[in-house]
Amino acid sequence: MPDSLPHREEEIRTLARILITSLKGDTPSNIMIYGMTGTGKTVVSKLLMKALQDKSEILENQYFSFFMDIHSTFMPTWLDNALREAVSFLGIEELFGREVIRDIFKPVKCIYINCQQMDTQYRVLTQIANRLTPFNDEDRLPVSGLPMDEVHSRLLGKLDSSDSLIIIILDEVDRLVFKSGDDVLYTLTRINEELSNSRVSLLGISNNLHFLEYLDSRVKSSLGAEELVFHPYNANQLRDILKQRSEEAFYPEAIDYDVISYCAALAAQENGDARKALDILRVSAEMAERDHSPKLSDIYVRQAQKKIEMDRVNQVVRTLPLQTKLVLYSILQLKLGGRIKTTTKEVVETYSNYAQRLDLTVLGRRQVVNLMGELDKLGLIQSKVISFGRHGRTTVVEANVPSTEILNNLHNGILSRLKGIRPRLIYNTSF
DNA sequence: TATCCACCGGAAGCCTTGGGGG
DNA sequence: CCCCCAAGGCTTCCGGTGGATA
Ligand SMILES: Nc1ncnc2c1ncn2[C@@H]1O[C@H](COP(=O)(O)OP(=O)(O)O)[C@@H](O)[C@H]1O
Repeated sequence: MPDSLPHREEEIRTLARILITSLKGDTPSNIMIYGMTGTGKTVVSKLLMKALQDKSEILENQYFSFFMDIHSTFMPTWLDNALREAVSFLGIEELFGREVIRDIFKPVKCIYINCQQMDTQYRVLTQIANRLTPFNDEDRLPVSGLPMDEVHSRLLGKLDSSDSLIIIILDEVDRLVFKSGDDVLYTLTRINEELSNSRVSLLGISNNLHFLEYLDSRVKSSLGAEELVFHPYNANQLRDILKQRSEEAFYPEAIDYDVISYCAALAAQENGDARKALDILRVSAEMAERDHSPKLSDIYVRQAQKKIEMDRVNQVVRTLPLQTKLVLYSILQLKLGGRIKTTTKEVVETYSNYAQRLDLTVLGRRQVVNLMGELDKLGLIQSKVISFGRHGRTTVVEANVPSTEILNNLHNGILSRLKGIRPRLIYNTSF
């Protein structure tokens, strides 16, 4: 976690003002944060949670009446100042009257859930429960097996017995909803009604700005009580971030200002993604070092950008489920055979052919289309529906990755048996 | 301008997998 | 040991549709 987060001061201030009330026993409103990847949603949220927990721990041990008396040991001063600013903005310097302290104050606990991995109701709820349970405790919830009502009541027990204010971060919550529906969110937004000792407050993070519109209206108003958008960084902001981070981490003297600016400019084009910017800089530095190059030049930066993208694609391809691999394989073979663009029908036929040769179950048209949808989401192919008027409609597909290289990658394992088998090109429609 | 092709893609339901509890 | 249940992978069913053509 970086020491500071340039160009997120405003967002941090806003969040601090909402969340700081947790220190005087209130339950902060639920919050939704939106923004593209790499706009700092996760770091900012995690950092604030850490700060709150830190303050809360001190408060828990010492029961100060005034916020200004709480001095944390490790917290960076800028962050401490942000919290203090929020406190004075809200005029809540005096946290508690002496007598009521023990009645009102609840320790703040934060739970971070990445919904990309925890993408079912069962997993999310058990994960929350288990974060409140010691690792070797015997009543941790199992990864599967229990009926949901059992999970639900055990979760309630865990929450209530922790006797605290629990802030749950649901990162990539849009993925969870698109995959498993909003039932979990419904449960979580209403869970306070079933608790007597504890309170739950939610912080959702979404890439999709219109995420709330997919929700049940009751969930919508609760989860979206406070909304905040993290806008993409521009090139100048990215440059500041890179500068700040490279001073912390890399080899300061070897990186000159032009290279940083260049990385920033490239990443600015990619939706202002700070992660991308940092990756490009880091990888190009590694490449230059490997070459014993005294200077980190633009050439390395461009190479790094290519390498990062290629690594990502190869990684994704390698971890694809078998049938999905075979569908991609078919599309790439068609491309190699001259079909830059092809159609669903042709893909399905080629695929079936290959699947038969491999003695795999041959999936039907519908499922192949689903798998093509997956490939599209992953950015490996591009598909779009076009109409031939009287002659019906179809989806035209185009591979988005270099065929030879990716085919090579796919030629591991079972698919290697398909080496050298060309697809048959039957249709001669042109687009 | 109404038709109608040939496929799209949502919804629901089926079957299987795998762990838990009684 | 048997039955319960969530989830994943897949099929079945079917209403929907953009636009060239009659
Ligand atoms: N303002 C910033 N200053 C320094 N580093 C940042 C800043 N914003 C993002 N980063 C870094 O960029 C990367 C991606 O940020 P992250 O919070 O994961 O983005 P998001 O959650 O929006 O996709 C992280 O490594 C983070 O440390």
